[in-house]
Amino acid sequence: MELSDLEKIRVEKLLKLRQQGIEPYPTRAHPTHTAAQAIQEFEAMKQNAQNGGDLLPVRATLAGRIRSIRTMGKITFAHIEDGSGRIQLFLRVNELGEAQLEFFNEYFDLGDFIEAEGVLFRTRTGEITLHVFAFRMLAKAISPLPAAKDEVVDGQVVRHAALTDPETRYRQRYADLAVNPEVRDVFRKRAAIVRAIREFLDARGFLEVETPILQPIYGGAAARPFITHHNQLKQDLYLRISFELYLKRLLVGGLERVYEIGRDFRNEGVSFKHNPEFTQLEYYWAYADYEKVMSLTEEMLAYICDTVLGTRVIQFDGHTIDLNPPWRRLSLRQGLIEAVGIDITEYPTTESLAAAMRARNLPVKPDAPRGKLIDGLLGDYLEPNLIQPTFLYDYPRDISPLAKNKPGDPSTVERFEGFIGGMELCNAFTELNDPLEQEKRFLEMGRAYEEEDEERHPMDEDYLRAMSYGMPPNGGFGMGIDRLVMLLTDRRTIREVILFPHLREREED
RNA sequence: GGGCGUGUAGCUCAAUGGUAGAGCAGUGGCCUUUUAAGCCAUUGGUUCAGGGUUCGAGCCCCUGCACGCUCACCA
Repeated sequence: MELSDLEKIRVEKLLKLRQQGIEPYPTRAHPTHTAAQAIQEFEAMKQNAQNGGDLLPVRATLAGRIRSIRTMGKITFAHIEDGSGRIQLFLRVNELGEAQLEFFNEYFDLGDFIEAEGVLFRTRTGEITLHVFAFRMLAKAISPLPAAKDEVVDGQVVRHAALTDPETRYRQRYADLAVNPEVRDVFRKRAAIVRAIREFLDARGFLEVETPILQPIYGGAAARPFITHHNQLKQDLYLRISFELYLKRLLVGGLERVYEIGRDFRNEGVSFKHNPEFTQLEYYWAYADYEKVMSLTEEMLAYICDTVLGTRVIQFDGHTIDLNPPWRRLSLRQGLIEAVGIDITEYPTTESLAAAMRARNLPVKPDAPRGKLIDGLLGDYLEPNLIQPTFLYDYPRDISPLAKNKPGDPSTVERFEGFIGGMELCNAFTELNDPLEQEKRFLEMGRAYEEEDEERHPMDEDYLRAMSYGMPPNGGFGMGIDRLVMLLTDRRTIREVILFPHLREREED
């Protein structure tokens, strides 16, 4: 470890502490309160006194990281921070003696963890503060944290010289979290969102399960997989790209409502809304269809908003978005008529659709099948404008090999995607449960992608066997948790809601 | 993968091709209810890396690396 001058000074302090028989990394800490609890208890005591009760001193031992030090001769003020927030320390020569105060000034730096025992009081400026009688080093920090000073002006937090460089923030997330409290809030909120999803589904009889991440055959989505290898079995394995095919096997087995929250891996480009590994929710619901799933989606999002945010009206990327049910429901056909003026039912073949697109000066990707063209139109001209919650429903069959046909319309399947803030958030369908039809679809997909090879759905014979035992009709649902967290925390990139987002490996320097 | 941009002190940022700077942090002082404390003094640099042009490069040119934006890709 290469040390800077600043770090060398701190290491010297550390060594001097040890020479004096003081352990700079003691094994145990004994806080009696968090910062927030201490403040709360002090205010409660004041309240009690106002109501005629006795005014007793409130003692507390606090533990936290030193965030500021202001030395003024015979007194020193400092702020410490723990998980509950910040609180001020007041160290005075009267109580501590000159030697102890000098010891603090000499050996304690910003970023160190300290334990301080004392009595709470209110300073002249009105701040509830711990008047310290004794203190102890809990952990010496050698490296200075990236400076982040903030002040509160008229209730607004004004940040000075905060750590902002995105690369440092993501590579050293620990430092980012340590100095940027709002980053911690994002991940607390993320945890609350996931918890709310579990509560919601558990309450409705869904069973949380875990299925393989290492899979001999990948499937359930159109994406390129990561490949890995099991040495002893001498077997190539894929990191899953979705949970779908395993979860639906469970419906065959009589687990009628199942869900999984976990990581998917897709070996594709990264962008503001794509990370190579991302967290997905999928559920499958026997005897339901895509309309029931749509309604449950509205309910679930409303529940998450109520639980986590306390409001169903959110701000995202400068938009005010209303998540109250019901959401707008728009058929993909109607949506495209409005967006590009093309009624896809009038162009049932790839050739005719491509011609219609060219006639409107829309770019046509060569060799794309009809479904891909439609999907492209959707992504380019429709999705960016779907700011308010919108269900787009009824998708082309040829890009939806696991979804069930719409009765009476062989080219369309019962599938919907939910969009919010111009982003696809979820994807769901009435699941195909006809094993012979499913086999046909797999074969069709195999043909369509024969040349590209990478995105095609490999035939999963075991999945077909499962289905051939009889799979109840069901509705399935998938949602990107990361994107949901983006929406609910108003973060514009997926990297802001993933603790350790994937970054290119840095050359050793 | 393409285009555009960025990379300078621990952090945030300056510097016309001509001696690399400021604020904060650090270090040494003064100061007993302060709060971005203040005041005085002071340390700190492989200017992302490697080449090139030039009397002279943080700045111009080339190559590479990383990050950001964007396009492509992507359920």
